[in-house]
Amino acid sequence: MKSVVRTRFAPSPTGYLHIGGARTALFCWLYARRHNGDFILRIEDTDRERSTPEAVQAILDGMAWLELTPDEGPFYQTQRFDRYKEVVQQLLDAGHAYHCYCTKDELEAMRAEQMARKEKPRYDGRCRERTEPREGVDPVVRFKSPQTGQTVVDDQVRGRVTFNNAELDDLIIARADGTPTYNFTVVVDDMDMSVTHVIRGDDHLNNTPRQINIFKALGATPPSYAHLPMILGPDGAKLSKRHGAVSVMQYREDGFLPDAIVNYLVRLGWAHGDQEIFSREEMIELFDLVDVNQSASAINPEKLLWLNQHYIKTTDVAELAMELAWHLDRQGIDTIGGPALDALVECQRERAKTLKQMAESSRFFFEEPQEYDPKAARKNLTAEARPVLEEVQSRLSALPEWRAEPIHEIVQAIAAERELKLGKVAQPIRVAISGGTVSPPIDATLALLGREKTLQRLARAVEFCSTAAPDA
RNA sequence: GCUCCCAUCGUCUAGCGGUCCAGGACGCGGCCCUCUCAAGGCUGAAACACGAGUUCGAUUCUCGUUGGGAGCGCCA
Repeated sequence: MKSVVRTRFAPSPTGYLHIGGARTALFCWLYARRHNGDFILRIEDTDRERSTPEAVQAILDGMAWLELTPDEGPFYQTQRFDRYKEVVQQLLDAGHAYHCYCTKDELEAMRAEQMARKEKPRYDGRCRERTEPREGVDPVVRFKSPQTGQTVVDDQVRGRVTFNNAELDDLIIARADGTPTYNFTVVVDDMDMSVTHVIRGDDHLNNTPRQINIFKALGATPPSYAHLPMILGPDGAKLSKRHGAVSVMQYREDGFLPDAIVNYLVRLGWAHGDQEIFSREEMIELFDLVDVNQSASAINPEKLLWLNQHYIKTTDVAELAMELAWHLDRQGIDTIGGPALDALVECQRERAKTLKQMAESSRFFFEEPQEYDPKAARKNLTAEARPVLEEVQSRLSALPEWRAEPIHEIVQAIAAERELKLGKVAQPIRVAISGGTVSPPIDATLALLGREKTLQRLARAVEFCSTAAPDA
């Protein structure tokens, strides 16, 4: 009998999928893939106040974009309320749970007292032995947690962590309105869904002994646990909306490739020797929980940018062209009549850290620049540049074949004949064509732009040169 | 306050008692290449938090200190 690995990612839909959640999902997905197991997506939406359908969609979108496809799910906890009720009753019948009639005010007072005594605030179990209901109070159901002994978590990344049961109190498993709570639904679901490995953020480590005890009360075997260290913002502070906790989809807006994000994320808290670049296949083959770090790690935006650039340089052109089209469209650039996107990508891929940037710096291929960058014009579109541009114009218009190579030859010949450095010829052309001082190599740029537009823009620049004030 | 977790260059990390005056990557500096911007090549600066042990020998093991973090809800 082979044991099948089953992992799950269980976000609560109270906001978008952020980078920390994405990393957790990635590790769950990798572990399942690595062991030919199943990766389950479960939406923990028992808090009906804060859960929204928009957030559910955002999580689904984020995972789809990163290509972290679940094998099962999404399952929704709100659709399993009958099952939870059944298990609550089972626990009640077995004497593992009881009704508690304490009011919120009473509980608050109790906590305040404990804090004053410098004790850890916890429920003291005062309703454990109560047999009579209390008038006018809808009871909650509490789990009867063991009061002596220890609970051991054999964590796959933390090692053995021991908790004294005396530290654990009787947690609420069903609210006064009958709805179940987190620590309980997690256990029922992990049990029902035969989850074998719970891989999650280490903010859950302290919950684990409680969950293990519920498993035991249910007569079930707890899964194996792995608690991942947190991800911090670039400044080393906790991830928050202000820092880098932006939605995964925001990274798409910003011009990142999903492969770059995934590669970046896999190296946050995990390493395989000195290797930095991992294809999905490689990470699946190499990933293991024993190689996961125990300490939190900060996001490094520069390194992410570097990885993104790497993927821009190496990803299949057609794929990049599609993503570039998306960004061009976002920036309101009409690509009709412009150069082929494949060729454009080929030309721009070595000088863009993001696709958003690439789209921005490619605008001039589709639209004539509104005006020249003043500084660039002052330096390059001078009276001295005018005859040069005129010659470029006339020789280019006579060029039989509009390709980069002959264009390059002409530019070079003009520079040589006039005893000018190449830059003295290329740079004025660049400003004439792009409006600024930055573009791909001038021959490739002109080839891509096409003869008609090139000559048009050169003519306009020649005119500009004659009106230009003499260099002061 | 109590419980739990963590600690190697600025950042991500390698290291699983000697191979480490600590290796790689991002970023940063310098040089080369160069029609701009890049890309690329070479190169430089940069870390074992501190203190006790254990050991012939600790970055690696133990304890403590300090410093971070998480949890302590009828949130998840």
